[in-house]
Amino acid sequence: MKKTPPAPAAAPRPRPRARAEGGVTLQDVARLAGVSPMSASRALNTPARVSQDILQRVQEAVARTGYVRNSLAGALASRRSRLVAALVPNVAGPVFQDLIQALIAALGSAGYQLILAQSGYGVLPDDLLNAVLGQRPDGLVLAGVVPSAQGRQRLQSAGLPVVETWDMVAEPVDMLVGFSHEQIAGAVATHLIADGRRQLAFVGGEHARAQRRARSFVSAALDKRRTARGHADAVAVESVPAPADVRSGRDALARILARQPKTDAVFCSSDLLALGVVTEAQARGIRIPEQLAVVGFGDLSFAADVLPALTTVRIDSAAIGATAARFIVERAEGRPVAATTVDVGFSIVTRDTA
Amino acid sequence: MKKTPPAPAAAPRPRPRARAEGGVTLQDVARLAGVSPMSASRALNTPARVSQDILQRVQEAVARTGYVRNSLAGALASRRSRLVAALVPNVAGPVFQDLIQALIAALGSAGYQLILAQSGYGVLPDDLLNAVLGQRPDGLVLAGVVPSAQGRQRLQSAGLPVVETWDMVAEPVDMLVGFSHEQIAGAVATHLIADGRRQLAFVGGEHARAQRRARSFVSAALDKRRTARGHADAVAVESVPAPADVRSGRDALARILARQPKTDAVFCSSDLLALGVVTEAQARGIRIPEQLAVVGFGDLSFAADVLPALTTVRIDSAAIGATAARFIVERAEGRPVAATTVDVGFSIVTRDTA
DNA sequence: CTGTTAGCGCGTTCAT
DNA sequence: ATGAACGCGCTAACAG
Repeated sequence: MKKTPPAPAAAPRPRPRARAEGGVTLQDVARLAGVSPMSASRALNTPARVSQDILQRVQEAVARTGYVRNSLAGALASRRSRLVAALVPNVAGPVFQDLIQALIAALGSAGYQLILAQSGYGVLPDDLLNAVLGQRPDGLVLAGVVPSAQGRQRLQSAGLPVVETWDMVAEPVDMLVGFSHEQIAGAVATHLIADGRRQLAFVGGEHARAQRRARSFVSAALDKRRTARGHADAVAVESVPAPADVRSGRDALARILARQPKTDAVFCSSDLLALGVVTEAQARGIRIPEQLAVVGFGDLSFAADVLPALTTVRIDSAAIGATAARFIVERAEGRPVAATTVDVGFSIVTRDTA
Repeated sequence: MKKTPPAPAAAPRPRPRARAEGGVTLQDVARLAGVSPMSASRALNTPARVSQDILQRVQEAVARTGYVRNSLAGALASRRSRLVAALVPNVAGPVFQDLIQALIAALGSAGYQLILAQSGYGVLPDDLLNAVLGQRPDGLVLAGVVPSAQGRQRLQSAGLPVVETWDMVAEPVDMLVGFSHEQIAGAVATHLIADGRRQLAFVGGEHARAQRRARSFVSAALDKRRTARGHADAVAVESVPAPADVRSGRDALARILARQPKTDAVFCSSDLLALGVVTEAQARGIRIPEQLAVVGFGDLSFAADVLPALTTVRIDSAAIGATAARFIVERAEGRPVAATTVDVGFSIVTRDTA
């Protein structure tokens, strides 16, 4: 049986949703200014494209009403959220701070905001990624690279600008701003060997990236053809649990000396670890750098100012952050990005410990 | 003249907007599952309220299509963004890291995400606040309190849950999870005076909050009725520019000794500064703690493991973050929050430097 | 330069 | 337990 179409007057239309309490909308502003909502929108977003008159009236109405833009609605309509998500293994560590800081600064001045999520060191959890992508960010910055082929696949099919950082890989998901851990390991090994060190050690985290660094360091140090000055006789590797801190560094040196008593140089994957190694050496009366050379990583703010001053590998994380932000913004605004892979390099800052 | 209504067939209707390329919507999922969009929505958000059959079909369709929720649209419709914004004076400093970490963790497990913005130490910039509020966060967490009455006003009229942290004030904007810098200053002063110190010094940042701490410390230390053990003879105050780091601490001690050569105790507003003071003292052959006592702030991860181990004020920032997150979430879900102000207290961790 | 129309993708509200 | 209709607040696309 066909349903009788209800008479218009009798139509049981659902009661309109209650308006938000204090919510001033762009319509309210437009009404007060005596213009169309669209003109109000333009006055706020592309002021160059409206007349002085309208611009002024809208601005006045905004001031009077205390209007605050609803970016959610704008994002839905324009398909651009002006949000960028950063996925960082560990927010608390000092390592990625400058990166985050640079990201926030560069994005902020371009009108974008940062969603910060913590990914852990292992495989990127699927539900975290979903939660992040659900916000429809205009771009994704990863502190690190995506290890699994599956994760790469997912990110690529997400169809948004992605910048991996903090590493160099042959096949990035999309864009890449980083440096080569292998090169660094090689350079540090060469530096130490040239200094006459033969019993080397490496201290780093337990996660995959740190393990890769360890391997690079070992093979560079033992490589008989690497340098004219010779090569290492032995390289001990110690892993420490995250977060890498001073305590871990102290413990690691203790273990290294137990296993390889004549160790004369240690390369640490973080300045905090290096400070720990130095401290433990001091506690044991080991002279630095005479008996033991120590090289850190990161050139954290304290590295230059502790005693002895830390020799370390310096990375320009601020440049990484700024470049990553620029890449994301360029792509989000539809402009092409010239270089899709950037190696920001590194430098060894020679101070007192090596 | 009245406009002729165009014949329906001739109506020049604008071409519908192009659909997003890869955008799978909930409708697509529903269609594939053979249910209404509404049922698909329920299957994802309140699975308890749909039949097993529908639930399964929807889940299958989601898996097949690779559907990713559009939280923007959801937020617009439901008026709940599941976003929480954190405003931090300085992202790069180590001070607020544990707080941010705890926030991300607690919010994440409740299904919320974090927008991180950097506010600087001064007055909260109006356009930053607008940008943040434009995302319609379900709550705001401030690292610090709002100094200006005007800022308080704005936040209150924004009508969202606000948690201030890291301080205690008489009239918070809304909720407050912090500790009393005055109490800490008093406790440290008492501690040092009881230890026989009489020529005190304070090292802190240049911003208003640090200045308040300095004043509290000075008045507590000089207060003749404060402790049975006596009171300080003099208190020097040194300000350092942000960010407070080891270098600043070293320089500050140098200036203090120039002005007040017999200084026998220094209270630093950050462990990094304290490490700098200790380092500079060592460089000058000043024995710690015999000639100079040093107290830091924060109990950062290295404090216990450097030599000498830092005596410091410990704050449970993880608890602050977790509590703040809980408050926001409770309020966002419409549940009342029992206590609106929480003092998490502090403790003085006595190690080797005082 | 300005206004009109339509719809972004979802959840609320009501009805069944 | 399920579905239909509507609109959250804004901007793209077009017409003038």
